[in-house]
Amino acid sequence: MTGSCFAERLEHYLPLTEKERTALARLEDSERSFRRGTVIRRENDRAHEIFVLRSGWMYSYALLDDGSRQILRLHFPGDLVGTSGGAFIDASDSLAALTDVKLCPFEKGALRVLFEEHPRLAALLFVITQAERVSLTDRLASLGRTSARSRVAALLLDTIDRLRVMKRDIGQSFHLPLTQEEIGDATGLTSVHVNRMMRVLVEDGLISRNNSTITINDERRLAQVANYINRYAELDTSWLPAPR
Amino acid sequence: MTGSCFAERLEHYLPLTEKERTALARLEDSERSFRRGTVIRRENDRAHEIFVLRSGWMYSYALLDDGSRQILRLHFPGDLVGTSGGAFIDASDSLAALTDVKLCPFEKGALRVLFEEHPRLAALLFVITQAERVSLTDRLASLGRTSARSRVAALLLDTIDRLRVMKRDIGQSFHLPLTQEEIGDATGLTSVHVNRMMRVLVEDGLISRNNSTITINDERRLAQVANYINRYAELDTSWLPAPR
DNA sequence: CGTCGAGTTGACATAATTCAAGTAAGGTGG
DNA sequence: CCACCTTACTTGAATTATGTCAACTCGACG
Repeated sequence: MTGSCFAERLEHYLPLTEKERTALARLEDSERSFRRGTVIRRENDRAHEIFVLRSGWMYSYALLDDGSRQILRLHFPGDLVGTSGGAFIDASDSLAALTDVKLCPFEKGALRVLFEEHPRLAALLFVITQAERVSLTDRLASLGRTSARSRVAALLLDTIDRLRVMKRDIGQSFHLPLTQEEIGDATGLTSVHVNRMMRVLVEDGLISRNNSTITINDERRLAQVANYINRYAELDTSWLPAPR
Repeated sequence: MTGSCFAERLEHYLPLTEKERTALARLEDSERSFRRGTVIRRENDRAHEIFVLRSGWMYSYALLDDGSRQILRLHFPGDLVGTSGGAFIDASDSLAALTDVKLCPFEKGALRVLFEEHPRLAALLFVITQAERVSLTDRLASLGRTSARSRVAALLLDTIDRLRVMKRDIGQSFHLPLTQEEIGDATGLTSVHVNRMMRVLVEDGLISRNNSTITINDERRLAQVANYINRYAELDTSWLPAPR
């Protein structure tokens, strides 16, 4: 067992070789812990590091001139976080911890080794990045063209499906450590309206709530309401190079 | 001269070796032309091909159950189009030609060669994909948290800056071959409201219009209105492997 | 010359926001 | 362990940005 969280994530898509596992494990040589609420990196900070999220939830966000905030993406264990550092010198977004988290930072230069010595891993990384890109386009359609109720529903479904990648057996319930304000910042709504939409979803029998635990009662119908498609279930890895 | 459009695009970020140029040229071995308005690929079609856009403008879009459309991204000459095919067996979005276009389709398997034999190109591809991802998050913030006027302004700025990557010298004017309905589908607005917002931008002296030619009169102030940041000017390629 | 698609404008409808007030829950210090 | 304070959640009423519907203009094209 390598103990690499990112390798574990990748193995859900593709069995890895021992060498590949070792290479990935190196990305997680150092681990740091942060408390709930900590801002790990701010927009325009130097972005020399990328992170593997080992445990806990994070989110990346942008602050606008008028003070409003857009949550760009939630991050779950096994995710690579702060990847925009791969493209820019300075961070394009901010990173914060939603719960207590454990993070493994690595210099972006470490990616060089992956591309040079492990073309298959590099290609898999590319595949995953594309899947993330598609997930963002799904949210774009959600914010641009669907109702408040749909957007909230889509957030819930997206969350549970992403959790399922690492934990297949979570069933229909999960703990959602987001305030309604944060849900609003993710969906482009106000906290007040999120509150009302959650209520509506409950009244429609689509979900139940218990403190911050969400249960999805009718996943098919909720997906219909949300115009939601699960993109995480399967990736096309057929074109990848052979392991080296 | 290789004649590779994609290579030309990449050279704006990094000088390439002769071998790299040759490898990229292979992606453009075959060229096909499509008329304005043609749907090149539909969501859920088999996505075995990726395209290099050689000339003309395209867009990718999603259709929702209620018949509304979200334009996910505009594509310009030098762009790789349909890249989600790299991650999924079936297309996650549809592709259409906004003007007459010339496209070079290649099998996604062709990427394998890039990852195996040209790690630097593969890494550069990764960098560009990350930049696209960030561009999408910018739009997410735009749709989620800014006014209709801002969103339209952001579309115009994003367009001109992306055109500038390939043609530095276009100045402040460009031809925008989008109907107001299409602008609306890109910004999450109705064509009627786009019309009004364009008018407001003109009245504010920020832009001028002449048929479908847009002139940006006060780019700095427009960027402020739009909450817009140009992400295309520079990428961090410092960490890339050496050319092989 | 007539038709069609795009742009324009006005009147009205509505989804979501804002403001405000109050409740519930959890954390902390005395 | 209680009293207090803070933070999140809830709900109602008023406001506003954007959407809807409809009519009209204009230019392109056949």
